[in-house]
This record gives sequence, C-alpha cells and structure tokens, in this order.
Amino acid sequence: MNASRYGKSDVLAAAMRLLDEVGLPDLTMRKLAATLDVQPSALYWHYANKQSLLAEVSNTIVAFAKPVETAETWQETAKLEALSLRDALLAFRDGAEVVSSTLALGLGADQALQRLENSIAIDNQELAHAAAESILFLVLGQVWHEQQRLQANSLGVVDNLELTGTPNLEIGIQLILDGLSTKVKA
Amino acid sequence: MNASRYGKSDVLAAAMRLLDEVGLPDLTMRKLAATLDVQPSALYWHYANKQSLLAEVSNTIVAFAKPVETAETWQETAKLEALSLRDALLAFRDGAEVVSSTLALGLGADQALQRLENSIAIDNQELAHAAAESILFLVLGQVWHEQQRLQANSLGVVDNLELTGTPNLEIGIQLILDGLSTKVKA
DNA sequence: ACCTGAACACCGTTCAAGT
DNA sequence: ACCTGAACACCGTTCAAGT
Repeated sequence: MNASRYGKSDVLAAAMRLLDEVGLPDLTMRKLAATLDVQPSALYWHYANKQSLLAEVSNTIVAFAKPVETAETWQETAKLEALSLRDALLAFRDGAEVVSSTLALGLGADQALQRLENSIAIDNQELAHAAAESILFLVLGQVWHEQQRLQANSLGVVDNLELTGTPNLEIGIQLILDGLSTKVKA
Repeated sequence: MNASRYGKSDVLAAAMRLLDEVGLPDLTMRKLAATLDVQPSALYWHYANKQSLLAEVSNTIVAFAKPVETAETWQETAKLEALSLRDALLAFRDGAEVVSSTLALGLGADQALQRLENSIAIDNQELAHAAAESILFLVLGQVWHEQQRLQANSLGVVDNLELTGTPNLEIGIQLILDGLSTKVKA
C-alpha cells in the first residue's frame, strides 16, 4: 500500500508548493526532499541538478500566463500580452526572480519572448524582436522589484506604502509601443 | 613590520579583484578572506554581512559610469547616459547581475536611476521617473543577458556567435525616448 | 523505476578571545 | 582597530547499493 514513490511531475509540483511557502532563497534541494519524505539524493534521479528543476519551475510560471484575445490594434494586443505575463509572474512568490535567473542562464522563458514578438505585427522582424526583448526585460525588472518590496514590507523592513510598481510598468510598455508606432508607416 | 591589517576599502578592493577573476558565483566570503590571508570571520569586522559588501561593489560599478556631457537634445543626453551605464556594467564581470540583485534588495543603484531621471528634461515628473525606471531595467536586463552569453561562450557551452546584444539595447532605448517625445508637446 | 546511506566539498555567520 | 579559532547550521551533488 506504499504509494510513496514519486514521478518527475510530483517533484515539480512539490517545488511549486515549497516556492509559495518559503520563497526562492529557501527553495532548497534538501528542504524539497524533506517535504516529500525522501532523501535529498533521491531528487537527482528526477532532475540532473537544481538548475534544470528551476528551469521547469520557470516554464510553469510563464505557461500560467492567460492567453490573450487579439484586440483591435496590434499595439493593444501586445500590451495585453505583456500584462498577462506580468500577472503570471505576480501569481507566484518570487516569480520574476525565478524567470529572470533561468532566462539569464539561457534555459527558459523563450515562450514569453515568442508570444510578445508574435503580437507585434509589423513587417520589420528585427525591430519586432528588439521591442519584444525590451518589453520582456521591462516586465521582469519591474515585477522583480515589486515582489522584493512586497517581501520587505511583510518583514517589516520597509514601512512606506508607495506602490509605484504597476502603473510605472504600464507607462513603460506604452512608451515602447508608442515609439514603435512612430517607426512604422502603415 | 607587519602591515597586513586591512581597512574597509582594502576588503572592497579585494572583492572587486576577486569578482573579476572568478565571477559572482564564486565570489565567496571564504575565498575573499583567503586572498587577503585572513580568516573568514575577519571580514565581519568590516562588513555586517555579504549583502552589504555586495551593495558597495554594486555602487562601485555604477559610479564607474563616465559622466556624460549634455548634448543638443535631452533625448540625446538621456541616451548617452544609458549607454554610459551600459559600459560601466560591461566593464566588470557579472556587473549587471551584481547591480540587479542589490537593486532588487533595495540597497543600491539609486544613483543610476537618478542620473537617468535627471537627464530626461520634461516637465512631467512622474513620466520622467517611469521612463528612467524603464530604461534602467532595460539596460540591466540586456547586459545581464549578454554577460551570461559571454561566459557561456567562454565555457564552450554555446557556439553560435549571434551577438544581438548591444544593438537591441540601443533600439529599445530609442523606442522609449521616441515614445516619450510623442507625449511631450514642447 | 525509484530510493537510501554515506560521504565530499563546500557555504554564511557568530562569538569569545587574542594583540 | 583588527584578527584568530572554533563552532553552528546549513548547502548542492555523487555514487554505490538496495528494492
């Protein structure tokens, strides 16, 4: 009756749970193993290393972004796409830092970039790519910053409630899209 | 004749040296102590913890940015300011990651934000702030991404030489500045 | 197919004590 | 003012061996 043998997806699910409970700095292979009542070494049967586990955590977060219905203009669609990504990042503790880190290592978040790039319907492909990359970094940076403030506040380290986070992000996205519009003679 | 007692600035200088030699992941309190022929615990007389050391490393990197002479238009000045920051980040191994991390912790890089914000000479202060923040995240994200690729290449992990880094950054900055221009009736 | 046990080579940090 | 020595409480990862 002992069903306590796990598959890869169980480990991933446990990692998502632990991330939500303790945050990225405490998302440890040893603590993860403990939540599954398993030795740390057991995890290495499922994942080659911690990095590849985090890559799948990152992909899970990005994939959580709600699909966006195409709006009247591609500018509007691109903005919705960016905000959908933002919401996905915000839905997970330390989501932006997780995705930023694995993106830097070249392991994941390609999907997020692709969706942004596809939504920018202009004929200059290079320009669309550069703009998509810019929006991606913008969203990641802003949300990371905001999520750290949330944690700092919860720890009582910071007391001011100036939540300039989300509005600034929307402004930044709009600036890029406006700049893009000036470069495109339809 | 034993002059081997160090001040705070010696520790910082040694940290900068070690960062250049081994990169951020291997910039360890214990290794840092070793380069000074000192016990790890000795470092805690100079710095309360690793984070505050890294905050000063980050400040050093940002302060390395060359001052920018004001150009004909504020758009041009702002762009030069952003590129000056980029050059400073690129001048230090893992510079972008160091600054990003301490920025997220709310410890440093305020100076970089201030310089960007001051260069955006428009009367809408909120807009200038949002734009400066956007440019900052853009520069940090893009350079971080590029520096990881550099390291990956040096390790032989990646073999393609598609260096789409810097051009994309300039495009992104320009998009934000163009977007800003449309919002400002001079 | 999945896990244990034991080990290896590390971390950051604290603190009494020394000079 | 600056450092040692020793300890505490951890890390990620490997690998032979078990079932």
